[in-house]
Amino acid sequence: MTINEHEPDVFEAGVATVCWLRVALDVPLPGLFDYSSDHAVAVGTRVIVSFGRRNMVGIVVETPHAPTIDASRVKAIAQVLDDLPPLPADWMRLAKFASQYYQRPLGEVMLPALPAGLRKVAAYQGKRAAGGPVHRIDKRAASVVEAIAADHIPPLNAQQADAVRIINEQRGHQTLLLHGVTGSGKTEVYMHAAQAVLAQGLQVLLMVPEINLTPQLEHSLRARLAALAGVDALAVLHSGLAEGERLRAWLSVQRGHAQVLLGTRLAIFTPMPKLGLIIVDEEHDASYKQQDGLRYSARDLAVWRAHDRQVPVILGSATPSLESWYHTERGHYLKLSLPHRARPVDLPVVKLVDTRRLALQQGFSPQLLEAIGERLDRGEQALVFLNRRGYAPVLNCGSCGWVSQCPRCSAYTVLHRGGGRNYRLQCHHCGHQEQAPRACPECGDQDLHPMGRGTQRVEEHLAQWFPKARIARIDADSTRLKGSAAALFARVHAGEFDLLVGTQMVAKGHDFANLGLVGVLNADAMLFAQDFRAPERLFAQLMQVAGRAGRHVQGGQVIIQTDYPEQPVYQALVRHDYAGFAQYSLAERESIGLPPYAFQALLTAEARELNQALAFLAQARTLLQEQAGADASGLTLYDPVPLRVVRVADIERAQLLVESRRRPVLQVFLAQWSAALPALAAQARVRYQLEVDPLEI
DNA sequence: GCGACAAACTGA
DNA sequence: CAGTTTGTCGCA
Repeated sequence: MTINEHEPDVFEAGVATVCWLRVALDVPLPGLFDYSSDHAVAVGTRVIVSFGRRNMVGIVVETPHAPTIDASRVKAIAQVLDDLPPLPADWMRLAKFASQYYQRPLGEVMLPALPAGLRKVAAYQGKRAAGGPVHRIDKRAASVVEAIAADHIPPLNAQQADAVRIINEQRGHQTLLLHGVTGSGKTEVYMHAAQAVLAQGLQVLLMVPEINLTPQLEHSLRARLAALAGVDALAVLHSGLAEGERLRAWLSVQRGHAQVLLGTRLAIFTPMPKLGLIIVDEEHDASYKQQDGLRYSARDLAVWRAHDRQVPVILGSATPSLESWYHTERGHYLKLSLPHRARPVDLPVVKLVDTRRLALQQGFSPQLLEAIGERLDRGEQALVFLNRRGYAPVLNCGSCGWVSQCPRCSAYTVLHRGGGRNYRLQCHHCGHQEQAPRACPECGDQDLHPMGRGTQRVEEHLAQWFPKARIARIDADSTRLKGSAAALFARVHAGEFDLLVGTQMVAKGHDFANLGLVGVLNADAMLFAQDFRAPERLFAQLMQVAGRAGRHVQGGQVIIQTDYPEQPVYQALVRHDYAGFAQYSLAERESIGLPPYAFQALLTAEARELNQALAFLAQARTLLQEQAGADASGLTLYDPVPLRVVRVADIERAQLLVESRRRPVLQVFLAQWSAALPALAAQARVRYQLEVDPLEI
C-alpha cells in the first residue's frame, strides 16, 4: 500500500511539466535568455538565474512553448522572487517601447528602471539578505513625516481657471501644452488639475527637471496634499535619494498608496496602477534627457505612456521645446496659454547693450555698471549672469603666446582661484588639476595673465567697484558640498546679499524676492559655440534668468550685453515674444530640414586613435548604406567627423549623424543597423554609443 | 558587463 | 620566475 501510494509521485516527477521562461537580463548583449522552471511563472515576475559564472536578477518577459536554443543547454532558474506582484503589463509595454525606440536590449531598459534593491542578487542571497529588501522596508516603521499646515490657496485668475477647466474636461488621452510666461502661475494650474484627478481616486505623476532646485514646489505640494489626502499621499523619487528611501517611495506608488509621485526623469519608469494624469514641468529642459546608458527622453516617454494608458499629459513651459510647439501648430497637442503674470507685476524690461563700439571695463559696459549701482542704492538686489565658472577660461603668456592646455584633452585648462594667491589650472572635461605655473613653461617669461573672465573674477571686480555690497557667487564650485547649495540659496532668500554672480544654476526655479536687475555677460558665446539648437537654448535660458528679475518688485530690468543685437533671438527677448521666436526658428528649421522636420540618430565612437574611430564610423556608414539599399533615398548619411572637443582623458572621439524626414524610416534602418554594430565595433576595437533623437550634435 | 583563463609584460 | 597587467571569450 505504501509502495503503491508512492508510485504515482515518482511517475509524476518523471514527466513534470517544464515551463520555459524568456528572461530579460541587464547585460549589454542583444536579446533575451531562456530558462526553465518546474512551476508556471507569470510574465513580469522577477527571478534569480545563473548567467555565466554568477547569479543575476532577471525579469520574465515571455513564456514561450519552446526555447530558442537546444533544450539541453537551458538552465533552470535559481529562485522566483515573489515578494512583489509581477510588474504590470503597461510597465512592460513602456519598457519594450523604450527598448525598441532607443535601440537597447530590453534587460538594459527594465532592470536599471527598478530600485537597486529589487535588481541585486545580494539583497536576496547572502548574510545581509534577511528576508529581502521589500520585507526589510515594510518592517521598518515609516519615518515620521511632519505635517505642514496647508498654505492658503490663491484664487485662480481667468486664464488659469480656463486652463484647469479644459484639462478637467479631457477624457482619455490628450497632450496639452501649457505655455505660461514666468510667474504666470503654471504650478497653480498643475495643482488644481491634479486635485480633480485625485478626487477620482487616481494617481498623478508630476515630473520636474531637477528636484534639488525645486524645494519650494515639494514644500507646497506636501502642504496641499496633506490637507487633501494625508501626509503619505506624496512620494518623491530622484537619484539623490538613499537606496532604501527610493525603494520605499517606489513601493508606495506601485501599491497605490501614494497618490502623487513627484520626481525627476527616472520617475517615468515607476509602476502606477491608478495613473490618471502626467505633468511634465519645464518640458523643454535638457535634464529630461538621460545622457548615459539608455539615452531616453523622459518627456517623450511621458507622452507615450499617457497615450498608452489613455490619460492626459500636461507639458508646461514658458519656453516650450520647438518640437512640442510644432505639435501644437500641427494640432497634435492642445495649446493652453497663460499670457499674463499671476501677480500684478509687469514683465521686466529687456535692454540690449551693443558692445561692439564700447570700451568695456573688465567685460562690463558703463550702462550695466550704472544700472547695478542704481539698484544697490535703492536697496534692491542685482544679479550678474555668466555661464563660465572659475577665474578665467585660460592662462596666457604675453611673451610667447603659450596658453594653458590639458595634457589629456584637446581643451584649455581653466584658471581657478583657491584661497589668496593660490591659483590652480583645472580641466573641465576630465577633472585634471595642477598648480598654475609662476613662469611660462615654454619660454620662462613671467608675463602670465588670465584671459577672459569667469564668475570668480567677476566677483572680484564687483567687490572692488561696489565695496559696500554683500556679494554671493553661485556656481558649481561654490555649491560643491552636499547641502551647501540649499544653504546658500536660503541666505540669498533671507536677503543677506545685495549682489549675486552666478552661472545657469541661478536660472532654475528660484524666486528671488527683491531682485530688480539681471545683467547678462558673454551671451554670444552660448549662441555660437554649439549646435543648431544653441539659439533655442539661449532663448530659454535668458527667458528663465530674466524671469528672476522683478517678480515682486515693480520695474524689473534685464540688460544683455552683445555684439550681435540684431540676432533674432535677442530681438525676440526684448519683445518677450516666444511665439515669434518659435515661428522664426521653425521656418528656419523647415527650410534646412532640421528637427522637428527631420529625425536624427547619432553614432559616437571612442578609441585611442582618432583614425580608428573615424574608420569604424566610415565602415558603419557603408554598412548602413548597403542595408538600406535603394531605399536609402529616405535616409541622409553625413560624413564621420571628430567631436568639437576631440580628445577627452586621452580618448579620441568622432561621430556620424544619420537623418530621415520620416521617423518610421529611421526606426526601421536603425534596428537592422544596431544589430550589426557590436561585431563591427569589436573588430575595430572601438567603443560606441548610438543615440536616438540626440539633443546635442 | 563580468568573471575566467591565457598570454604578455615587469622587475630582480 | 612569481606577480601583475592586458586581452579574449562566452554567457540561456
